[in-house]
Amino acid sequence: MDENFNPLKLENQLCFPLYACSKEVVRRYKPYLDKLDLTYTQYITMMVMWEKKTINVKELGECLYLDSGTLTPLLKKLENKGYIKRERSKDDERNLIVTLTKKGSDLKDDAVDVPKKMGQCVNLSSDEAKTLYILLYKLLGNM
Amino acid sequence: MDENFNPLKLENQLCFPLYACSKEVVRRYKPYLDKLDLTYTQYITMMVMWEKKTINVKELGECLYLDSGTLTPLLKKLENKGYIKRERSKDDERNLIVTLTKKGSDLKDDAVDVPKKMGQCVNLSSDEAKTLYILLYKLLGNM
DNA sequence: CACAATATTATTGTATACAATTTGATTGTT
DNA sequence: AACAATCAAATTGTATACAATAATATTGTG
Repeated sequence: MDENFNPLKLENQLCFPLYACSKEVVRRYKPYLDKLDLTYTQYITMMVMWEKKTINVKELGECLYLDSGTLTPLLKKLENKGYIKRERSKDDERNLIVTLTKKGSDLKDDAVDVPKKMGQCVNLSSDEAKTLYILLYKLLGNM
Repeated sequence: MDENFNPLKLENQLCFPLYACSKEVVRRYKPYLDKLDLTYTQYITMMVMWEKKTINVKELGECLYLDSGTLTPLLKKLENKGYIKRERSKDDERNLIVTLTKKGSDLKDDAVDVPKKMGQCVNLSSDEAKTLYILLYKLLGNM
């Protein structure tokens, strides 16, 4: 290791570009998501709903790496917008079941162009994007 | 492209592992930073301060990709802990100059092991970490 | 069955983030 | 000098995040 290597210099951290990139990417989504009246977190939540149709809060939290402290208020907002329904499971009243509504399902048609538009401003080659994707999931997997 | 490729599936996004990874890494820092009574954002702010000793809020924001809405309250907290001093520039009173204090400088000795400890739980090979680093900065650069 | 242990969601408290606006200082132009 | 334009930081408002705790329901065990 270089004698002069400073482990506490910002530019020598891996965490920092990760943190900064994540924020910048989310910020780039904003103009597109504003049109759908969704925040980024609401958007990824809707992605799970479009795929699963029905899911409980615990499983949703596992998909999104979020806990009930974040999800409870967020799901109430999505319910107010009419995109989902929240109701207790009759089998086990501890579980809150989230269900996609017709309006929520319809929203998918408006969202379908968002990933392509975002892809255009990312500006990585397809190989680079793939490598990045794999490394991020690897990192995520062993944390 | 695969006929069945679903652009709105969470696992087909590059943004999501970025977002999730960033959060998980920050969460991993918590036990180490708790001992220093720093949050992650305060920690990276201190990294800039250890390097620069003196900087104004605008430049600090450029280093950290943060604006005054985030930095103003954060810097007040760091000042309350005694790690920095905040004072208006005499040359141009619009500028607020942040200066590292003795106590803030001493904190660096306690923080010096944090990057190594974090590196151990990242579990990527040195090549992988380097590739990830380069790709993240490339992405950050063209956003 | 009683009741401790566990599980799930909600709530509370603290700390970001960031867009939009405001406040106050400085600069540029007439 | 007057004053519009610009700049830097602070403030306001909204939405996360997440640890810690509380509230409620269910399960496991004697």
